[in-house]
Amino acid sequence: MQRIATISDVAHLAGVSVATASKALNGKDQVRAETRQRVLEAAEQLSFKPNPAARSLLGGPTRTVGLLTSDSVGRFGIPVMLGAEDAFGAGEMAVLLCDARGDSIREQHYIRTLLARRVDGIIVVGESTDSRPSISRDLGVPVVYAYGPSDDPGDVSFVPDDLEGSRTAIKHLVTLGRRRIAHVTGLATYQAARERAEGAAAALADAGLEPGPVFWGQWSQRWGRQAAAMVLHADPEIDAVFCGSDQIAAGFVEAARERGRRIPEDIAVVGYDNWEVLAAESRPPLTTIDPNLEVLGRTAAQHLFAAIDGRATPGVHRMPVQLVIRDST
Amino acid sequence: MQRIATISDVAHLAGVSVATASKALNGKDQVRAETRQRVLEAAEQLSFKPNPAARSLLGGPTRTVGLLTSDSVGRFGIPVMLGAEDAFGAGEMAVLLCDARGDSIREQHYIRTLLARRVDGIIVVGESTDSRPSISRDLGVPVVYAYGPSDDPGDVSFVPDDLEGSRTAIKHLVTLGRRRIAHVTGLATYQAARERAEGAAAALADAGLEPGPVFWGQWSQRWGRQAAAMVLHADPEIDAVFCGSDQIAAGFVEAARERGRRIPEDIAVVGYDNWEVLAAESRPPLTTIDPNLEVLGRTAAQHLFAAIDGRATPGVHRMPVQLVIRDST
DNA sequence: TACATTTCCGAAAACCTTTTCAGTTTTTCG
DNA sequence: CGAAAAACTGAAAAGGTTTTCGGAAATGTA
Repeated sequence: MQRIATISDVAHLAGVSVATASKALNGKDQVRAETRQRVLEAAEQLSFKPNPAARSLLGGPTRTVGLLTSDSVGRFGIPVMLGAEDAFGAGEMAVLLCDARGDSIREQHYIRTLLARRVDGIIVVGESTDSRPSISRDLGVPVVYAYGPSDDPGDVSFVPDDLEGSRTAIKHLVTLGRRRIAHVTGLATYQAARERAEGAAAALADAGLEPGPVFWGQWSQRWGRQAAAMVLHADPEIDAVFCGSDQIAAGFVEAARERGRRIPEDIAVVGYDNWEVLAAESRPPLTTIDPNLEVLGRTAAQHLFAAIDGRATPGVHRMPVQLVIRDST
Repeated sequence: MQRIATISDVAHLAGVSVATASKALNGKDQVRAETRQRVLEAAEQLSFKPNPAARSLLGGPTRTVGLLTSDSVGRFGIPVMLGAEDAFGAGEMAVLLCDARGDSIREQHYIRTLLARRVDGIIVVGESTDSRPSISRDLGVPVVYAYGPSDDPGDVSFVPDDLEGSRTAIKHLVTLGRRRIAHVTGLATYQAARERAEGAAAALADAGLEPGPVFWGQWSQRWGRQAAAMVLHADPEIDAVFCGSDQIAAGFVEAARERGRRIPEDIAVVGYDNWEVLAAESRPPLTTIDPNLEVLGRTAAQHLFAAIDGRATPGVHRMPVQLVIRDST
């Protein structure tokens, strides 16, 4: 492996000065076309890449962004992260990964490290849709929040539109002719649970239907199974269930099937999250709401670009979600 | 937000020259203890952090490593990645994240980008334990492979010890008194499937038992269910099944239960991977082999450190895995 | 006191790129 | 052809840090 070429090697090979070489390579218009060509060829030949350290020393952008995640479990944060990385990586941005493990001391440490490295911006990925403390104040670089929004409405946040998602789910069930629709979901301490319940209630009202029973519990398959017993016992008229997550839905259909209910003939079931390993492998495969997390991450990254360019878009942006129809409805 | 402090600010505040300040901060022994103290206090007061760009411009290390993943699905690569990030982040290393999406063109592009940024080393995270083409040749920086080993035995690779893992699983079943043990696993094109089958066969031989039937299929719950029918039909004497993944095991126990078999009384089941959402939520919860992916990632990162220091440890290192006992055995 | 050592400090160079500004060459126009 | 304008080129500086090396101060020795 040979020494890495610098711009003066290029200039020398092309027979021009360093300054001219720089201008040629950066598309400045103070250099003759023919000279530029020579420089570009020399650069190609030496496979020259400018040293980012020297570049950023000049005070220009570092073309580096920080990706700060708090998602110890990884189910939601990671697709967002990959979507963001995708959007950045396609350009010439580099992504510095920091996993704070939900520890605010670590988070502070990472923020200082990122600032010391002069990142152009930071994207903060939450582990739930609950809002989190803002880190943007006095930071000096733009910040975008993905999945978990900032508690400061002046910040830029992107969250999946759970209200719309649950409306879509209920509408789908209503279209199929279901009239008595229960909702089984997770802990009410989660914003996601509250919003999904709220959206479901609103959609039922829109359709002129009575609000169905709502069962709050855990985000687990176990709770889905327990809830199945409760739901079937509580009201035999129920012909559809909207579940707050695919885990709950998977548990529900399993237990309901064991009790002799046919899915979807007797009871139609809609899940949430489109967690492939559960939704597609369940029996029957689950109709569910896909929160499009990669798109969300990618969008957040694009808006961070914009913010770096000074075109910030404050507020909490609700990103569209998608109904994925499988065999449970 | 105030201007970021430079070392000359620190030097000025401490009443010394820039050179002395640098030496004091970096623990060089050419500075009086009292002077050093003054400098350190000044640095603290200004919350000075050295500019990494300026530092690496000198040709020293950039304290940056690349993390190159090809794991589009994320099940295995991501814990490894987080483990690695953990080991790096605890020090003062920064991690540049690159997700090549299994595309070798993208991979090449990222490698060039990482080299241009003068990373001190690269860690390559595979998406399966199958070996992958080496990228180390003529790269100029050390590379460590995690999960998916390099095809060049001169490289440094870390993989979970599937041979030992499957031996452990079988030994566990034998200890419980099971004598007729089937193996249901994924596609034989996967190294993981082959090694797990091999380890299982060896352990059976060690225990003086006949080799049990082996069923090759997919890595899916569906295949686990199908296999249950085949296993139960093929040999009613079978009293235990070792599955090549938790997905398969989850499908197997579900289907076996439906056919009236009690787990673990009639048939004991061991899974593989300790994928919490499946293994812990299955009925009954699955005994399984945990490949300790975060530890693997952390270890790989530590060895990358060593390699950067010139103390490389070539070869494919098999990392210990762990038996997690739940209710299916 | 004179000299030799040791200890400590600071000036300056080096790392690589971009940008500014002044100087030089070429072109255009009368 | 001569002069003005335009086009092009290169020297130098800046950015923050580390390192080297020479010099100054303090200490030890004769």
